[in-house]
Amino acid sequence: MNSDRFSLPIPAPDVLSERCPSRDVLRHMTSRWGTLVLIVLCHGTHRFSELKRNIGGVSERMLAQTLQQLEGDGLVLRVAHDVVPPHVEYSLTPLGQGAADRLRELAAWIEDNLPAFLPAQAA
Amino acid sequence: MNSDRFSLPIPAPDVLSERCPSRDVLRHMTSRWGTLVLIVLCHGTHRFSELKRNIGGVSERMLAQTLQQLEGDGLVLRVAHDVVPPHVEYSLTPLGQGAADRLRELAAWIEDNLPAFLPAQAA
DNA sequence: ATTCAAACTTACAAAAATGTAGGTACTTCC
DNA sequence: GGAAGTACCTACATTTTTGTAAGTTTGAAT
Repeated sequence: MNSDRFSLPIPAPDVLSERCPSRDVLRHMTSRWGTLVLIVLCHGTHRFSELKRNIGGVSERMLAQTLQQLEGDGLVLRVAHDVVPPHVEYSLTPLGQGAADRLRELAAWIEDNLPAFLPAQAA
Repeated sequence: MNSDRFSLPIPAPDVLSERCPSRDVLRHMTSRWGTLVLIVLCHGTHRFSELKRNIGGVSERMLAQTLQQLEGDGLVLRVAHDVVPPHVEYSLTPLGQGAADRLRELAAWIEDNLPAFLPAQAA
């Protein structure tokens, strides 16, 4: 019902409005490395070093930072086994799975249509 | 057949590999304002000032720059009527339509699932 | 004559993202 | 003993992105 004596009306989520929290979620999911991490994790659980190998060009610093952000958003689950050398596994939460599915579709579409982009890339 | 005497093998498009051009396309489409511009243009042709009004928080500078980038990628079509004051219309190319559809789905998914993110946002 | 509007552009400044290099802890292998 | 592997963190420098404010052009409205 969203309106007792004390509550203000909550506007519907809308990425087009500046202050909507959905904007932040969108930015995290579409961040340079965030998108790629989520796509890789679609294929199942991975360790830090595996992610680094799979995602061409990512630095350790950026990978660690991105993973923390995604974990903070509840998209990625981090499980550390307390052994030496360290062994940490990253996977998608159910929420992350939903996010990653959409991103995978986007990436797949780009890959499928890449020829259509190439003429433009030339310029 | 992709291999006469002079051609090098062209690897399949893959956003995970550093040098694949699909990476650049992905970055443009998922740029801060690029995503939002494409989403708005889903609803049809718009003028510069309309886009600015519809996309909360965008500056003229960023909007102009983003539109040029999307036009350069062949996603957006710019039509200028030579009158004064200027009248310019932006719309999606067929390619842009495909791109925008995927982004709209992503945005819609985020908006629909925003409640699931809010606990995480608190921290 | 002044103001206004459109769709930009430009210069400059500030903020954010990213990269590089190095360090840590501990264990196992050579 | 020394090297390698794991999953990071930290300081620092550089690059990229973004914002702000101002200027441009031309005709029409006041």
